[in-house]
Amino acid sequence: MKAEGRQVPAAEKYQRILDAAVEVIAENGYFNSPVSAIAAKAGVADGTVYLYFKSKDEVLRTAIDTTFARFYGRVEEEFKTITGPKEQLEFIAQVHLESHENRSVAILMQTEMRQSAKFISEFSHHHLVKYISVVREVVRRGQKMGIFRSDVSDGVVAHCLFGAIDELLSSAVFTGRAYDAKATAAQVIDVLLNGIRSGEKHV
Amino acid sequence: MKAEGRQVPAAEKYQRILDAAVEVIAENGYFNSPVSAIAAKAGVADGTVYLYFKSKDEVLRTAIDTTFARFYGRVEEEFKTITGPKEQLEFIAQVHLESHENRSVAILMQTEMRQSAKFISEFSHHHLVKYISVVREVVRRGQKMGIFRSDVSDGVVAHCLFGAIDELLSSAVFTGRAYDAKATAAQVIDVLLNGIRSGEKHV
Amino acid sequence: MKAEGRQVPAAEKYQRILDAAVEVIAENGYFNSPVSAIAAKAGVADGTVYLYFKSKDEVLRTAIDTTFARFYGRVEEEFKTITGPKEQLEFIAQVHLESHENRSVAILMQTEMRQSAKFISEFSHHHLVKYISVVREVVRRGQKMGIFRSDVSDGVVAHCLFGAIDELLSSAVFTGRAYDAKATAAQVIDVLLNGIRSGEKHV
Amino acid sequence: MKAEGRQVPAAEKYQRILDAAVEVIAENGYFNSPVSAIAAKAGVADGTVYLYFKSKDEVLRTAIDTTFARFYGRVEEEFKTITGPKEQLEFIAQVHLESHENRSVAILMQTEMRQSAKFISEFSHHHLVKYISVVREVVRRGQKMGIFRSDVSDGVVAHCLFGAIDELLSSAVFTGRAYDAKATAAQVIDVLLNGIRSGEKHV
DNA sequence: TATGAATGAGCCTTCATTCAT
DNA sequence: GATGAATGAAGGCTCATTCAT
Repeated sequence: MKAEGRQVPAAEKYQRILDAAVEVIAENGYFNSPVSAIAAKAGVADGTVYLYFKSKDEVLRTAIDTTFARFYGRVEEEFKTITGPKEQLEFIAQVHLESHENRSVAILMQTEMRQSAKFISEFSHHHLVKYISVVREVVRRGQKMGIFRSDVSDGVVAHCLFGAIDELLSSAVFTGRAYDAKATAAQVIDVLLNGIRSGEKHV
Repeated sequence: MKAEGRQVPAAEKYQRILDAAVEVIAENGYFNSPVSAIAAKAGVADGTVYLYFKSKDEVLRTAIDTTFARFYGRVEEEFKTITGPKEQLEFIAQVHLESHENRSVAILMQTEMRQSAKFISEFSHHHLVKYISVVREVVRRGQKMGIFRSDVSDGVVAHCLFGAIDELLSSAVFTGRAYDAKATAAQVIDVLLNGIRSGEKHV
Repeated sequence: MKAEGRQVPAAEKYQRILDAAVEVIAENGYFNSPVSAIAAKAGVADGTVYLYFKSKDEVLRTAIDTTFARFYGRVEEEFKTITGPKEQLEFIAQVHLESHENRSVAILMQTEMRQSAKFISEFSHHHLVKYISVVREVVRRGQKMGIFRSDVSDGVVAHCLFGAIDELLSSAVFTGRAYDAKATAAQVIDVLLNGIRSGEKHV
Repeated sequence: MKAEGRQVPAAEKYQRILDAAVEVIAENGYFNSPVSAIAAKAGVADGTVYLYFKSKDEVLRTAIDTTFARFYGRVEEEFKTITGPKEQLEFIAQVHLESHENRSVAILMQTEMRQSAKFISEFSHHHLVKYISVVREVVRRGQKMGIFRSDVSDGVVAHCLFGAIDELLSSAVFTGRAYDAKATAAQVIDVLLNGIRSGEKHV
């Protein structure tokens, strides 16, 4: 960004600050994370943070934006080769669940994104909306193809899927439990597709 | 200041502070809600808040505790008459979804409960764990009774249900959408029980 | 203002802060006067300043406003009994020159009122304009009465008078010289009225 | 960065920084003018400023010194040919009033020169003292020659003249009014020499 | 010389909490 | 119990100055 081809590229410092912010905020929450703590963890002076970010807010926003960008990047990329609705849902679930691998990032997404502080809630809701709309589209395609029931709202289904995965992720993150993202994704999709009612339907 | 008639009973002041806190915090977030604002909305002096609560934190904690207590109260009460696993799940979903009726409380639960990692893991998560465990029990009973499939983890199912409902609620709260709690609960349970896979094609 | 009839009336603290501010700012300039220094000199905590003033800016503005209000108060009062244009100019000059009696206030008026910092310059210019307009009116009356020459601009005369007095005051303040306000005022008015050209005119 | 042709001669850069400082400071005030803003307007790097000036303070001091030097240069030069006291006063007034032609410089002189008491007493006042002493000398010569009244203090007269002109200048600068320096100077000197008392009535 | 990234001291302001009344 | 004035610690942010290149 402000990077010149110096010995230590500025971009590296930018990333260091971002990483430090994620860690510190994940640990203490946004409002309990002084810029000084972030700077210290990043190994830079307090003022340096402001060479790379306009404000403390912007650091948080950037961290969240980046995470979502990465998420959507992976999804878009893979959707070129995975085209079946069921497989696509499975892939989304899997990538979503994989985000627990970086615990700090995962915590950040589970907590700070849901602040009610206006600036955050309005901005992060926007990301959620996009996520949901991606899932809805997949669901609708599945309905048109006759793979999914058409008598349930695609919106409800999308929220159910997102909520289910997110809750699993959240729970795992906060209890420290580990899991196999792919396998868990498969379970969730199994429940979503087939339901938990025993008997007739699964002969 | 606003000395109305005789002295207001203490208990009422306690509740007024709590209600004011919920509203103010829902609007601005915990860290952007000065005690003075809460006191003002409650119609008491700043110092009075400290006669009823040890700290600002405690006000928030109490609000959340109270909400959960009410929730579990309703559930326990009803479970005396509703005994079918499916019906119980439906009832939990419905009560959970009904909490959007008090918008401030709903916002509070969707946001401030998800504070920093520390706050969550040390306090809020405890409530979620209880919620999940209640659902798990119902699921297990259903599995033993042969109503629910036994080849899916009750934990996964519980998280799926909680997450799905919570996400629907959350989305409705932030978009301001209204819905029929009972009908929506039925839909969610339908999806959960029967899945979205189209019957004809996959018999 | 926010004063209650307490033991130490709040109004007293308000004044103490204002006085301390005037002294500290006169000594070091507005931008070299931390609020902490003002608070310390007033014998209150830093935060207390903000119970009485919205901002550091407001302290300065209030000090200047108050000084001018006092000035205009005295002038208006006296103009009820002093009605001759010459005598009125002499009185204005005298009151203006007397302001050196409180050295800190005088310094403040000579320095901070002329900041180019936007917020100050726009606000203080307003005071100057009023001063000038008062003098102009007196001059115009004198001209209509035939006491003053009508072939010189009242505006120029007013600025000359204000500037002359202000400069004398300023010089005295910064060199620490003392003077007799009434006598000096008389001299200035003498020069203004009669000029310094020797001879014919003063037979 | 903006490496234009060969290296720019150092002296030119020095002047560019000085000019930029005057403009920026005139616009925002000394304390609201970051060195970075001055450097930017001068088209040099922040650090470069410190190759030409020891500190930000020195830039301001130098700008003021330079302006006064230019002023005294013109006065001294012209005093070789203009020798009549009245004409000399008129010339000083005129040159002083002409300084409004460069608005930024004029603002700087009207505002930043009147910084804190310290700044004034230790630096700026020195310039004013010299100005006043030049005028006093002229007045004294006029008194000795019998052109000016001897019963008024030369100091008072000098301050009156300086103050009057300075106030006219100041007012014009801040209201954005333009005027003819020579004609205005003549008016001021007319008032100073002849006074405003109406001739007919007071012979 | 020139650069501009980096530093870190310092300041305005907020606000949870206390306590004299 | 109730009040609200007072406190003072803490934090976000700015910016003069330095220094490695």
